[in-house]
Amino acid sequence: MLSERQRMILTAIVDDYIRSAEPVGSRSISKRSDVLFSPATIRNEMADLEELGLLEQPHTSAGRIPSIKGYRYYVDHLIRLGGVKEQDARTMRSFFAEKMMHWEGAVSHAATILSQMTNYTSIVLGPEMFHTTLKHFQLLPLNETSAVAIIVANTGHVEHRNVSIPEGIGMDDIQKIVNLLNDKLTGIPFFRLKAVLHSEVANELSRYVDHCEHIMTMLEQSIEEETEPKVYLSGATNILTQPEFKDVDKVKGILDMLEETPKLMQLFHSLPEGIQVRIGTENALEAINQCSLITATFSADGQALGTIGILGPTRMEYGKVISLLNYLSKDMTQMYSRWYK
Amino acid sequence: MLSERQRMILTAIVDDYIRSAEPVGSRSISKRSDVLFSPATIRNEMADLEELGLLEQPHTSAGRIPSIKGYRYYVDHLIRLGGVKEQDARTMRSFFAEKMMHWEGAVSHAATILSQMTNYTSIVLGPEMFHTTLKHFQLLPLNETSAVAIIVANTGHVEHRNVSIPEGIGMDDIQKIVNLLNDKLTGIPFFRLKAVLHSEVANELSRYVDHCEHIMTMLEQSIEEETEPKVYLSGATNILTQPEFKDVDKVKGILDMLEETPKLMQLFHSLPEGIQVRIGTENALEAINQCSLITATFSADGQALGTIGILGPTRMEYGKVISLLNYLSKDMTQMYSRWYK
DNA sequence: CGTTAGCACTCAAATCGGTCGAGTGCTAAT
DNA sequence: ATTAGCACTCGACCGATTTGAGTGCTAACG
Repeated sequence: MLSERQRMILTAIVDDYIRSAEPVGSRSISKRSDVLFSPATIRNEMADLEELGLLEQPHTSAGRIPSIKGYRYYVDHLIRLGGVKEQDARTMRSFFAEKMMHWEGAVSHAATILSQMTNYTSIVLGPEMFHTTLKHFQLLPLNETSAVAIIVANTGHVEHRNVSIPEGIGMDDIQKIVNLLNDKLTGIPFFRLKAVLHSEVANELSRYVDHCEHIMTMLEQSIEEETEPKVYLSGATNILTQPEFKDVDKVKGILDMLEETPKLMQLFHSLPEGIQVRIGTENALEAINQCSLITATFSADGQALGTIGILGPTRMEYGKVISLLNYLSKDMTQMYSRWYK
Repeated sequence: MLSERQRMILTAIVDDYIRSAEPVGSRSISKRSDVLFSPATIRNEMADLEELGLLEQPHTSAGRIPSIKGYRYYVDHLIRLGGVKEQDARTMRSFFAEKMMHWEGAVSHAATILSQMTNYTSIVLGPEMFHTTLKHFQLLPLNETSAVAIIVANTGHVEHRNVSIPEGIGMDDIQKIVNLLNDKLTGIPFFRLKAVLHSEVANELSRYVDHCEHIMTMLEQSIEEETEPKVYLSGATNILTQPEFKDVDKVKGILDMLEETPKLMQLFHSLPEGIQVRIGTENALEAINQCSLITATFSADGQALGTIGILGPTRMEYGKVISLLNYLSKDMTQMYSRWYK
């Protein structure tokens, strides 16, 4: 257990380092108006904090910087969440006012304003269709051999993909099939579509037309892989403004990782609900072992929809970012909940 | 007009510099097996070439590097286009075999393989709907006040957007409207849709239902801004591997520019057909004044569809990239032409 | 006994002078 | 016209020195 003074000194060091990106010395802390001890006293405490693993020294004659463990303690016990800046709050409010209608765009726009407000990189995992249901299914023939399958969700989200039409299927058959599917599948959650397709539709279908198994394959193609959420990225280059990343080689790995959508998906998929803070090596991916990732989930009526996240250096403005994500995720939850009804 | 020897020396310097990224001296050129002159002779020629503005000297005691003008001369007169490497050709062939069906994905995948083959950044401006025609229009009500408009092009390309339904319009009205629109608008090129909507549909519409002007507004909303092509980007971080961009500040501007889709659109929109090479300051955007951009358009039956491009340092492997873009753009044109019929 | 002043010590970063060598331009010989 | 020779230039590199911020330890102080 840390003493009150140790906590205060640790806080001061983390705050200072977050601001300046330079090792913090005992002198500069003792000069703060809220600190009444001499540099020597601070030094003693700093030595203790280092022994506890909360601080580190880049080299003997430098000041201290927080260790991963130090940041962790700071985030868990010391942080005081200042509210959201009035200007940021206004930005977000106008965002919701404006984007109520076009929400496909809303998610990517959320990423944009997040990165602008924080000057870090923002990553948003789009509204999953996982818990949404099918509203309408359509199959539009383009020519004799191929067609576009269009899938509309109850949320207004639309997906489409090209499929090839099995031989021996006529236009009238297709209409029958589409009608049958809309009849049987409307209202079914996406993640159950494939199962229901087999259990309910297959039998019925065989009565109408031949080539049943080919059609089934086509229909499966139409709906599979559509449940994948999308990843939106913004401000990827903000990392370049951070002094600890002025070396190109360090940055390369991070930016490469950000270009790989599947990696990001994987990273975000294993996250629990609520606000999560992953500091440095706490992250699963080695590429961002020098970064911190803060994430918040949003949902509608208790159903998880997606995740918004901020990626920055370990020396991140934790307080500000956590407040912001908290605010935005709650508002997004509210917005989507309203849409659901 | 340059002498044969000057042309040979310029070629040698550009080739060497492209390979090594270091100023080329007279000695290293004279050592090449295909050069039979002494360093002193080469030096004299180099001085002349510098006077003509084709070469530059970073400082007095360094070798020469090509100037913008030098690269330009090289690209216009000296370059010899080696064919495409067998491995690259195979990559592209398998790409076409595999991606014939899903071509929404095809364009982004083309960007990916381009950046992988070249180790530069690839930018692809997706198949424009500008010259494509409407295949089918659909309006799916979500609730009483909003609906999803779905637009299918003859290419199989699908766009959708949310619209709000004017008051006093019932389900049956909507069906009538959709039928009318499909009747009148099918086969019309996208860029004429709005005009035809006013000239052909407006009158007819007023006979069916009231609130005609509100509906017109809604329909306009449904189809406008859908003609925008999409930008696909791949290998943005490849620029970081270039020695001339090991300084973060230089790279920041470029990567920032790449994140701004509208800027890229604008950049690509003003490009003429065929293969274009823009070297350094020849580029309109200041952010890429240290880069070269090579672009090639692809089309179908003479109608421009999109542009594929490679962005790299001015010290780019022009020969290789031009061959590659030429090959790929022709194949894409072929592929899309086959699709058209 | 906790706190603090004083001091010797450490070490990265900046500064400086010197050397090295790749490359040039010019001149004179071939 | 070509080339060998040579003096010259200038960035890159190297090592030595200085500087200064910051520490740890000890002894003095209230």
